[in-house]
Amino acid sequence: MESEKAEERRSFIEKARRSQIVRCAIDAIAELGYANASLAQIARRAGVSKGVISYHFAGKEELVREVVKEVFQLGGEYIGSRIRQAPTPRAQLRAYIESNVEFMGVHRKELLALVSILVYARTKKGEVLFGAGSDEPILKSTEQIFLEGQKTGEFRPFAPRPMAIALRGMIDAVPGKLMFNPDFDLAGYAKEMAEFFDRGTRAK
Amino acid sequence: MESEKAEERRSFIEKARRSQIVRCAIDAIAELGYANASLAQIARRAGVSKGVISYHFAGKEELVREVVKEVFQLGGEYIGSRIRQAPTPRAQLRAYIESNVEFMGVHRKELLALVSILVYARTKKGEVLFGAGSDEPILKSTEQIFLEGQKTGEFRPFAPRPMAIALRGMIDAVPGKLMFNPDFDLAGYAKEMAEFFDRGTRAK
Amino acid sequence: MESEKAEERRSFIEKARRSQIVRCAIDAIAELGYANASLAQIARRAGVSKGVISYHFAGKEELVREVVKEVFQLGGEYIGSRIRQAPTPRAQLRAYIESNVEFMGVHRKELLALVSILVYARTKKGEVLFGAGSDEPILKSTEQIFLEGQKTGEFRPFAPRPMAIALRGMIDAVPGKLMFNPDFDLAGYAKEMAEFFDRGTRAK
Amino acid sequence: MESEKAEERRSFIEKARRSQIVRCAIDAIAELGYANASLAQIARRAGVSKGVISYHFAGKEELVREVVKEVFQLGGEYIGSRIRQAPTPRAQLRAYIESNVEFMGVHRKELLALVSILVYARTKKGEVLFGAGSDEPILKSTEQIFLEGQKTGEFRPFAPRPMAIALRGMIDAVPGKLMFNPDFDLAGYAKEMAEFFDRGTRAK
DNA sequence: AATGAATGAGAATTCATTCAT
DNA sequence: AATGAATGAATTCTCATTCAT
Repeated sequence: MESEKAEERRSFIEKARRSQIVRCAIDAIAELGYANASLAQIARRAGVSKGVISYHFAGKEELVREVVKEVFQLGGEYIGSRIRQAPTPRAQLRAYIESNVEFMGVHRKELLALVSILVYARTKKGEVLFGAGSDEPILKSTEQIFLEGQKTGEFRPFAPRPMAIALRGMIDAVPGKLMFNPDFDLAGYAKEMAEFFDRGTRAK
Repeated sequence: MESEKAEERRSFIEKARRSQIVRCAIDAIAELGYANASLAQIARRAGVSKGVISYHFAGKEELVREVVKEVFQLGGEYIGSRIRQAPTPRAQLRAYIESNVEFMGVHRKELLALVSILVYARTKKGEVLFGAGSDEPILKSTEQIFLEGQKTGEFRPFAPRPMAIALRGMIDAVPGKLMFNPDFDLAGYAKEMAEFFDRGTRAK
Repeated sequence: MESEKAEERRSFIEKARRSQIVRCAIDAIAELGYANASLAQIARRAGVSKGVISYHFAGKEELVREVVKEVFQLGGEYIGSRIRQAPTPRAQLRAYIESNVEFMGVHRKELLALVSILVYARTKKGEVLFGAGSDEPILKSTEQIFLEGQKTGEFRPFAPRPMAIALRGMIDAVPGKLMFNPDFDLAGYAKEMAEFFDRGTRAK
Repeated sequence: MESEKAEERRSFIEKARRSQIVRCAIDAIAELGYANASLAQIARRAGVSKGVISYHFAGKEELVREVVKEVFQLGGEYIGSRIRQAPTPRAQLRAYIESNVEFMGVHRKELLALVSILVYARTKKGEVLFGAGSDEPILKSTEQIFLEGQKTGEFRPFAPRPMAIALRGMIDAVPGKLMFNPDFDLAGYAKEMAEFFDRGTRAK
């Protein structure tokens, strides 16, 4: 991962180019799948030559990391703000589920690209690019909600980590469904899940 | 997809080779990811020349389809038998969850390979190889359990499809966790989930 | 080229197999072109395994040579008998042209295969398989006709070799035409050519 | 076939490389035959890596089409200018024959390559690359000469198409002869043919 | 800051041939 | 006499990357 400094050193133009390329990478990966999203494809979409990408990114790996970073950030902001508005852990859980699913509806492409990268991307040597820790911050923050709810007595006693994993899995099922069925009823899914989790976790 | 006849026509030796290659393909895909699992890698693992794979499979696509078929079959048998032993829908739900997670513990490699293929594999033209319908049969069968349980009154009224999708997502979260943390507490996860789903779906 | 002895030593069954394979090779080459006529294709058409071809022929090269030999022989007999029936060189020339074109109508496949091989076939090192001498016997025999006609005074004086080459080229133009236009008017072509050569070569 | 625009868009360097590669392809095909003229061989002759060819041409097919285009153009200019200088159809016929044979003497390699491609080249599916229409323009233009000569009364009445085909066949016989006998007497052949066609086609 | 050109490694696939059975 | 299995070399093509301009 590149340092903060590296990021600040960049000129405005350079930032714009990087950002443009990242967006085009997202488009390409979402549409063609990670494997077929060659630098040539990404460059074509950006209307620049392949060399430009190499110029702005140390390699494909850095570009992909940037994509992941961007999507995580986007999601983090969207969902985080919604959670902060919720008064109680129980309400936060509901907000988390609803905003997550909403976000996936709004940023379908980004999510498709993300999933494709997370499951697939590897270094040339075959090592996973985004492993263990990728969703750790996310899991941690939902665990936190669970723990607080258990402290307040809103939630029944249960192991927070498995529940966090399950919640994540339940949400990550959405992009795949959206991909093959663009009319997938997101609102309905969110509503059912919120209700379901409420029943599955509440104290009484 | 190849016909039943094609399968029966095969000699013993051919079946053995195909099966061996499929196993090595699973190894390679699980370890290196679908993208890096080239025919050369698979052949190396099988201790044969690349040509052997071409001799026994029409192309990489056929091989990959065979892998998917095999893993689905394996899982279907394992889990199916466990469900059939359960007397009531509620017990079936628990059996489904527990056997699924167990299966993933036993066949880690197979599951990793499967997920990598399902999310990633595309034709040369970019079309997904295993799309919409891949998990449809699975979803259908869990929906069936839900419907019956609602008829008997064991389950509360809820939309079966979203619940089936959520259940699937919750289970599919496991291979990823296992990959980076081989000590992931499968039994604990299964127990929590069974309890969780029971609470989230039961009538009272 | 294999010796006469080698041919006689063969059993009846072996001769039949060889002949069958040669016929299937002709089919395959005519239909798919020399390049796409792999041993696998030829074996498939013959309903035998690839190994059989290797068993009966020392290599692809020998098979191809056999094809050429067979077609030349077939043509030689057909055309030779027609020429022998003609009383004068002038009539022989006409018989040669007409029977040649006729033969091509009857044995389209064989001719297509032959042309494909003659122009295309090479050893692995890139040396032509059928070079200089391939049509030498044919040219020689037409030259002979020209010479005799000039002796009898039927033909005007002209260099026999260029005329023989031209005649051959004129005839060899037919398979290509037939290939893309199966309704090509062979009889009309033969008639015009006979008349044309008569005028172009006769004494007066 | 690529558009005029595509051609004009190319930079000077690119045109030079393409042209160089085309020339090396001609060399390779003429020398090794179409089948053995792999991209590797062509690249080796050009002193560049295989990738360069892929960079400049969409595929082997485009390269081969370019070769054919180039040779046809070369020949068309050479021969066309000679025909245009001839005053009467009879003189045009003579000019056509002589310039054609001359051209073949000067561009032996090109012609050998062309013939090899025309007879042999197929798509991967086995369809001929240059079929029916390849020599149609050529045939049409000679037919035109015949028709005009018949109108002026210089030529006797005969079917123009068979005569055009014969003429073509007679000329196409040359490269094969040249290949195995570099000393083949081109001028003699041209002279005999001109005389022969004159006699065979003239009115009286 | 960007481009076009080139590279070289590696991908899947095809094929003639060999060989034990 | 025939087969099925296997090989290994060769083929076309793709792609991330490098580099001079």
